[in-house]
Amino acid sequence: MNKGKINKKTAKAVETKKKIYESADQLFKKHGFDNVSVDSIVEKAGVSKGSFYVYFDTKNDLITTLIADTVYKVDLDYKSYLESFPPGTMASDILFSFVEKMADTIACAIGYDLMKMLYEAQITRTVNTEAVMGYNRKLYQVFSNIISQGIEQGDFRVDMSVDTITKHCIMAMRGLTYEWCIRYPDFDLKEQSLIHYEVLLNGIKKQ
Amino acid sequence: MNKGKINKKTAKAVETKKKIYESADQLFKKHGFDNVSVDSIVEKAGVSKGSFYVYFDTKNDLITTLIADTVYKVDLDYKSYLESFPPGTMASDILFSFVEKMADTIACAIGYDLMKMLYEAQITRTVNTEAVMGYNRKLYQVFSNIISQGIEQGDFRVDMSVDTITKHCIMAMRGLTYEWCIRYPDFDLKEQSLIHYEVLLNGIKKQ
DNA sequence: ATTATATATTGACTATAGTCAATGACTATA
DNA sequence: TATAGTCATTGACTATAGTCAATATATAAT
Repeated sequence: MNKGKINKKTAKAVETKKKIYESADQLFKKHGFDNVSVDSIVEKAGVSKGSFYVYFDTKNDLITTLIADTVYKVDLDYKSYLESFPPGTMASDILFSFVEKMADTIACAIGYDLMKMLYEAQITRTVNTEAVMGYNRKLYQVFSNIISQGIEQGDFRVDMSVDTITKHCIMAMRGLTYEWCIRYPDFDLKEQSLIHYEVLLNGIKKQ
Repeated sequence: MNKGKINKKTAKAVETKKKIYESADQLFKKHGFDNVSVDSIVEKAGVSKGSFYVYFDTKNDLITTLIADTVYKVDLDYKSYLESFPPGTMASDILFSFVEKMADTIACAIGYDLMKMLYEAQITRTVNTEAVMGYNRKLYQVFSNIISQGIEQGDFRVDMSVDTITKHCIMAMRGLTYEWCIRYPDFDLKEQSLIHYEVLLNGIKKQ
């Protein structure tokens, strides 16, 4: 049989996966991740439990798919945000605005529940979170551009590679986000991120 | 009835909890956290499942108790390590040694499995992890001492409070540890920690 | 000693994630 | 059209975390 062909059978399979995905999305938004069982998802979708596990390895897999989709959109948004700065803007200024933008996105646009699920999934490794933590994620490119610019402008130190600085900057944001999650709601992500990056930037700048 | 009185009844209760704790500890060390069920713990301990849930809120609670005990010992070790430096040692030198010490402790003495469980427990909040993340943890005091020393020596900036610098330094270590967990074994905790703190320290020092 | 009270213990029960052999539906081939 | 092969689908099943009303046992009060 031909592979990847679109026919009644494959179309139905795609439809089934879509039904599960969308039912889950609706239920999650309505009741929160912790209050939605796989049974309730498949019931709403009108399919069997077995089907669920054909299309998703685990419940977390489905959630992480939802997150990866969100992350993809977020990164596109980040990219266009970065491109909106006029050429010649100081990299350090861009970095601060960008950190603020990220903190807003994480805390408001994505929200605590989703971030918590993601950070849990990353640590338990019940599912592949390459789309979020992989070094090929668009975010690394976006950050890398800012750092390169800072070096070109003669503002940032040159004894560390762009790649290294980028990875450590993103790791710091991840650390801030983790701290935000474990201390929620007693941790102001934006405020603390700005303080933290002020120190970090200070350490990245030429003395 | 008197409260907190030691008698046959309370002694037996203490004994039961201890049996559960020790059976779990042995099984975890032998098979790893993920391969030990509550049923197997209570079977080994020779008590009922109901008893388990009298003494521990959840399975994670038991694990976190194990971790908190480890953390307590670790912090004592940190404290004595710090005190072993001769007076007058530069705070920045102490900080580097200390970061190296922490990385070693986390990666070797505690190990990936335990750290992973802890970081998962912190994020899921299925259990109280105050002993590890609370600002009254001894580690904060230990770090705080280093920072104070750096300020007194005129080496560290004075436009940030000791408390703020301390919290951000520990958050950075937590961020590094989280990154280590999610990228394990492809992330050298000690190496990356030293790079990261070099930048951070640079940002904390007076210009 | 008897009774009342407090509390330690139990194990059957529920809830829910995840499995898998069997079945059904569609497609390609002759 | 008949048949074989492929793949989507099913739902009963297992595994395991966590619950709770009932019971057993020790202690306090009379």
